[in-house]
Amino acid sequence: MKSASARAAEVPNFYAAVYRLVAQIPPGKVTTYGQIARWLGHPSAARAVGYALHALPTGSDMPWQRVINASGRISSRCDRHYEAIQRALLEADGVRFDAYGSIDLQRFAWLGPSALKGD
DNA sequence: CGTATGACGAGCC
DNA sequence: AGGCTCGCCATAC
Repeated sequence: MKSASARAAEVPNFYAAVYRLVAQIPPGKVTTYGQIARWLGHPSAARAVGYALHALPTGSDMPWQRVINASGRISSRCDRHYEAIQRALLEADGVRFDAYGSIDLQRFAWLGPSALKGD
């Protein structure tokens, strides 16, 4: 079985960085594509981050579900099917959605990797 | 090596 | 408030 980090080593450098970061997101917390891009040193590479997750295979051990857009909404694929799955996974993690189907980023946003917190 | 794409983001109408 | 357009960057072809 390949771990998330092992899989990350099989993809391009940037993707690997994205996956490595995503893999560190704890349950019950979420982050945005743009935020990940910032942590990676590319504040405007949000699209690339989304593209990286887009390349993830179905059934991977990567907690891709914890990555949402800056609006606190699920972007996922355009498929409503995957959107429902992602939402279910997040709710299972303890993340709550409001009546509009949005997540309160002020409350559930991940503080970021410990390596960047001065650990 | 140039063009097209994409699970984004911020700005504008 | 909600929808549309442009810009951003890194891959894929």
